[in-house]
Amino acid sequence: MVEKKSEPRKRGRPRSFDTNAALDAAVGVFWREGYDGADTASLAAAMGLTKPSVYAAFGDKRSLFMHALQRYGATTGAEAIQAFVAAEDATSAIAAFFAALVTTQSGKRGGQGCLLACVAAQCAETMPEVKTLLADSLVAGQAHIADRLEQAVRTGELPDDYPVHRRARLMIDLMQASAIRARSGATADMLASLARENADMVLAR
Amino acid sequence: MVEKKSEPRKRGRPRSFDTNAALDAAVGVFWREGYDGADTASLAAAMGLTKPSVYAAFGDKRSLFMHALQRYGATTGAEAIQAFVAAEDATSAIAAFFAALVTTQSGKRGGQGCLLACVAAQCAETMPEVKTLLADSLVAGQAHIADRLEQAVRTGELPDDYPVHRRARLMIDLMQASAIRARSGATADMLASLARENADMVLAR
DNA sequence: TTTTTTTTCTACCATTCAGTACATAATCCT
DNA sequence: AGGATTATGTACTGAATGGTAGAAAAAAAA
Repeated sequence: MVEKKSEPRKRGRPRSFDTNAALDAAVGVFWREGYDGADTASLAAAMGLTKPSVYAAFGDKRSLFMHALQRYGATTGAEAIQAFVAAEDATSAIAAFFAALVTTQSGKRGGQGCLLACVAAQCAETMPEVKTLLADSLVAGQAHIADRLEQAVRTGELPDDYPVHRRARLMIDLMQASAIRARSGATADMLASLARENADMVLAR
Repeated sequence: MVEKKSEPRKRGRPRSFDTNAALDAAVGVFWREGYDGADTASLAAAMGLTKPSVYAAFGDKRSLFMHALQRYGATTGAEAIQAFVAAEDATSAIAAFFAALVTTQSGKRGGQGCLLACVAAQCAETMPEVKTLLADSLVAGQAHIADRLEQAVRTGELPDDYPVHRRARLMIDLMQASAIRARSGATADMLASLARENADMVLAR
């Protein structure tokens, strides 16, 4: 019998903060300042914690960064794909996918662009865990999209004149490119315009 | 009358190093380690100089980084577009463009990916000069490609069934995405495969 | 040759930063 | 209540880092 998931009511003094809320704050700092650019004092302050609390809860800076990347991947980083799979038909799903990117990348939710494309990509060169996390994220995202597209082809929503995995890759790649354009200072309006063009591009495929 | 370009044989002790060679070395370090990750001691060592020489020649770290970005943009970063405009016909130009990316992004020439897409993009958030340089690079690259495509449409090499600037943007965007995939660990073989698919994608547009 | 100008090198400094020791507080267990 | 356990806050440390002072060297100018 597997252990019950019921909260085991831990022993000592309880945490005075919400782990995910703290991570969200850390995400914001890393997203704007990058890994090396974010100092632990600023991180702790943004998280509403003291440094020893941060170290006790998340380990060292590198470990905190990994936690933040995973948190981002489960929240903001997943929004576009969630919008994609939640849509009624394939056409509006593709439009919703790119429309969601405008929200997440325009800078109102943290830094401009994408934490994975613009920050993790940089650290990937020197931090192997980040490199694999980034690679896995790309593969997973593409797979999610491909699954939905496959279904759309089966139901006749989309023509099967083009390999599903290529269309999925195009969507992921346009997402990365959009992130870099956002990071280069593209305004929300410009991103929205790109989003419409991108949806056209993918549909016309 | 404008000043002659002839070497004016400066006054004091002459430089004992080649400025561009030193910058190339700095590019390599920044490309791998990022801006904050690269310390000035390592930079100077890689450049074959002492720190005071670096500061005398290029200013502070931030200024050196800007010089390195410009050097990269004029050399490695321009290779794909050079291959594109140098090709005979439009079809092979597009193929050559993506093929060149495999060489520049696979990691044998510095870090994996692209210094602009993977490193400058990160710093853009906190360094306005980098943000504008990045934006300008994207615009300039897209303009170069669009010019050549325009010509190809006029000569009938390419159909005019799709706006030239959109096709050019697609190429630039696929370049950025390729850089991120390279940074995530894609091997040269994988990049080459992507390059072929990308050329197909752009041509079939 | 002497002076002036610029580069180069050794050594150094002030600051910042990642990480921690230690004392204290809050909760559970018996 | 009392001991065990975990969290929190203050203050600190050793190391690394960006940047520089100042002397010596190499060239042109006088």
